[in-house]
Amino acid sequence: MEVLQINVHPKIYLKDPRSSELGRGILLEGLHLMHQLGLEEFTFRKLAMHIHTTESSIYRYFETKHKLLLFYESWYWSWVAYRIQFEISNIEQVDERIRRLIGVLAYQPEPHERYGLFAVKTVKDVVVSESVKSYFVKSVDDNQRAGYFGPYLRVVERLSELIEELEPAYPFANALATTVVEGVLHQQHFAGHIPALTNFNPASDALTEFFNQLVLSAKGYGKNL
Amino acid sequence: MEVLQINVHPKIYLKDPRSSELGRGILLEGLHLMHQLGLEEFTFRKLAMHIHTTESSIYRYFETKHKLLLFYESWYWSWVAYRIQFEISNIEQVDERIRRLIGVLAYQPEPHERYGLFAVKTVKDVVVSESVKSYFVKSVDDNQRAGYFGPYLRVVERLSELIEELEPAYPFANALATTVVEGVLHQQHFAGHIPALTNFNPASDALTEFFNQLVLSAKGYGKNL
DNA sequence: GCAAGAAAGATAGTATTACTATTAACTTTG
DNA sequence: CAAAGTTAATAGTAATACTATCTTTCTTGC
Repeated sequence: MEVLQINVHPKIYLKDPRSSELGRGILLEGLHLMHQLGLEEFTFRKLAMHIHTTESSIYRYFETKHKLLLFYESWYWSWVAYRIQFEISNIEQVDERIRRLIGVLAYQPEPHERYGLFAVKTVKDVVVSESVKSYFVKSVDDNQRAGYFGPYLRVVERLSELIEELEPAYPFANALATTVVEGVLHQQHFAGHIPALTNFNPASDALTEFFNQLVLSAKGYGKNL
Repeated sequence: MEVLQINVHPKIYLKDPRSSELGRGILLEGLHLMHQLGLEEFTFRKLAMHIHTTESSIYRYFETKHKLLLFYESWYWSWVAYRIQFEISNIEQVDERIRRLIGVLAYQPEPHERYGLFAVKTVKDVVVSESVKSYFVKSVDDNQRAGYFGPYLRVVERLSELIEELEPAYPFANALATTVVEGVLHQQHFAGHIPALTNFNPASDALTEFFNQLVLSAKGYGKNL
């Protein structure tokens, strides 16, 4: 039995927010506020008011709101990794492993399904709509070097390995893996905001199907050329 | 002979910046500054200093820096649409049309290749790294409704149509089209910043190849199930 | 060549953000 | 119960994202 191991790089916070009441309040209410306001409207001042504390108290836990977002991202990708592990163990067929991995990415949690502190759905929603702001920013290169994207990279790598197992001759495993991981999130975002860009509604099984077929197309690479 | 028609929704600006010296200065120097600073560090104040004018003069052209970004995006996608048109005309095979369309998306302009006011490469760089900030923002829905994404949507639609022509039975043409259009930009971004996520270097032909194969996998849909 | 109107410049001001610093109060725990 | 650690309260700063107003300069049409 695997256990969910949340893998947050310790430099993401100044002081572990899971270690105190206040810290947990920040995480929890921060999530909701970021969810409803979006990263740009979200401020520590507003959060402080919501949980009846002060801005400076929050700053003792996180240097910036972007770091708080990185916390949620790490949490989400750790959760994904855990779920993948769970779904995949004891399955030996690669095809099926891949399908299940994608199923986890596309999975829409029930609104009240919680894991540890958070409602998984809320964390996912925040990640879906805000996470691009972590790696399309001038500081990507620093964050990258600092290893803040660890859990995300591990998921991509996992998929990449499976693709290589599926078809060792396929030369674009990394690219395909990111395309799929990113793609799933984007399609879900579009489903909610720019429906003309997608063929899915947020919770559809067809989404898994679509990306699954895309990955399977790598199979037998080279033979049909 | 097609002519490049830049298609910028008039509500993106308060006053057409192409219509005056100052306006053109804003566009040109704004592009460079946004390119080097990134959207978050970029401010109208800094831009004003660079072109020896005042903040308030710039505000006479654009309400916010996000609108200025939307201008560049519209310009870029208009340019793409134009290049697609050019590359595709007189080609009748769908496969080849698709390959060429993707080729345009993946194309890395020479640093000094300019079109009208701008160096295409700079505009593309800005679009690649900043454009997510236009549609992963709480105001997407408004922008969407306002039609600011017109030129982008038209490119996606173009690809979507070709996919449908390639394989009428394929049910995910829209999703595949966005996955490819987004994917090309993302892979180029990763190539520059998080190389572990991709298999390409920024100007590689393999990038076109990769996405081309992905699209072609839609061919014969259903038959091999 | 000049008057009317448009465009640009100069200056000022506001509310808010993203912080930092300092000190005082309150809670643990040893 | 004292010391150490946590949090709260208050204050302050430089910068951002605007808005407003007024003056100067530039155009152009008669």
